[in-house]
Amino acid sequence: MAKPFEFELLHVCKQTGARRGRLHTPHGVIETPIYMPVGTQASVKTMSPDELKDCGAQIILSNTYHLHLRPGEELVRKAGGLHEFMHWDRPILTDSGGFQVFSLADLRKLTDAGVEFRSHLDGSKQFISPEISIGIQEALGSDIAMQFDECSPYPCDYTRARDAMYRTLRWLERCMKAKSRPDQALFGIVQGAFYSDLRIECAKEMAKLDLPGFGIGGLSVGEPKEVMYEMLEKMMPFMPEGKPRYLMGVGSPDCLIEGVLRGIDMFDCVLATRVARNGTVFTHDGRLVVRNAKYAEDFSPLDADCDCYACKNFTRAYIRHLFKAGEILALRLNSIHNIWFLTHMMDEIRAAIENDCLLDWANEFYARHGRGNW
RNA sequence: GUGGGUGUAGCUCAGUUGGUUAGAGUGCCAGGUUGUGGCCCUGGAGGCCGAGAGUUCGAGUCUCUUCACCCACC
Repeated sequence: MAKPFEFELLHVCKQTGARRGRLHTPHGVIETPIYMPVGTQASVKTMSPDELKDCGAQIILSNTYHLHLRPGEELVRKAGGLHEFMHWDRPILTDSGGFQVFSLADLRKLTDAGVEFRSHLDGSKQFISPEISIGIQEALGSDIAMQFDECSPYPCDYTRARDAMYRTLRWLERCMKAKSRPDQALFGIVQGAFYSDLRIECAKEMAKLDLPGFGIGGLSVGEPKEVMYEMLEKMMPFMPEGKPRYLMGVGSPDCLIEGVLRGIDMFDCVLATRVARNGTVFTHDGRLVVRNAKYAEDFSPLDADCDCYACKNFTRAYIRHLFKAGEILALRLNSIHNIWFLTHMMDEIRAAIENDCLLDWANEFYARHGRGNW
C-alpha cells in the first residue's frame, strides 16, 4: 500500500526524458502527466461532476480566494467539506489565493505579514496570510493545498522578483508550520520570475524541504512561449526528481506537450473552458472558432477524431446555432469537448512515454497543424 | 376625406440655433482569451438621412410637392 501522497516515478521516456508517474491521494490515484480542469468556485463552469468523469478528469482544481469570499470556508466545512459539498469524490487541489491577489484583487498592501486587499465582490477589506490560506484550505478539505505565494508579473525587475521569491520561501515555512491535517498535502511554489539564478536558488531551497510536490508559479503570465520553455529547461535539473512538478496555469495543447517534454507532471488551466465558453474549441487540426459563419452549414462534428459526447452527437452547424442563439448548451458542449480533448491528449502522452516514443508522438501531433500556431 | 405624427445602418433609435468625414445600442463579420470577476474584450463591414424640387456659401435639420406607415376625427 502506497503511503499518503507518495509519488511513484513509473517510467522515464528514453526518447525525451519525459516522466510517467502516479500520485496517491486520499481520494484516489492520479496518473501523470495530467491536465487538471479548473473549478474555481467549486464548479468547473457549465459541467456536472458526472460529465467531468465522462471526460476523463481525474482531479480538479478549486480556489481558496473565491471560496473564502463566497460562500466562506466554514459553510463548506459544515457541508462536510468540498468533496461532499460539490459531489466530487475524486481528488481536489486548491490554489492558495496568492495568484488571485496578484491577478484580480485590488491590491492594497503587501507585507511579510500577508496581503491586504479589497474583495472583487463587494469592495470589503480582506486580509490573507500564509496561515489564513492554510486554514481556509484545511476547512475546504482539498487533497492538495498550495502554499500562499507571491507571483511576480511580466516583465519584472530583478529586485522585485528576488524579494518575491524570498518572501515565497519564508511564506512556505509558515504554511508548513500552520499545516495540521495529515490527509492534505502541501506543495511549495517555485518563483523567481524570468531570472534563472533566482529560479534555481528557489528550487534548491525548496528541494531541502520534505514536501510531497512542487508547483512552478509565475510562468505563463504574458511572456512569449519560448521564454517560458527556456526557463523550464534551466530550472528543471534543480527540481527534486522524486516529486511531482506542477506547472501552474498552463495551458494550451502545445504548452502541455512542451511542458511534459521538459519534465512537468501536472498542469491546470482555465484556457480550455474559457475559450470554450467564448466559442473556440481545440481540434486535432488546431483551434476552431465554431461561431464563425463558415460553419453555418457544416454538419460534421467539432473534431472528426474525437469520441466526446459533443462530437458523437452534434454538428458544428448545430453548436454554432446554439452559440449564436445564446443557448447555454453551446457553452456546455464546447466545454465538454475541450476537457475531453486535453484529458485524452494526456492519455496518449502517458502511453507514448511508456513506449519511449513521446518525441515521435509529438511530431505526429504537430504534423497536422504545426508547432507554434495553437 | 380632414387634421396630426413618423420616415436616419439589417433592427430599435439619437442627431443642439442649418456648419468638419452622420452617431449609439443591438445584430452581422473577424480576431483574442493560459494557478477563471461564467453571454467577456478588441477590431471591422454596413447609410444617395423615403423620393423630388427649392432656399442657402452650406440642408439629416428650413420650405414646397409627393410616397409609405401610424393615430384621431368624419
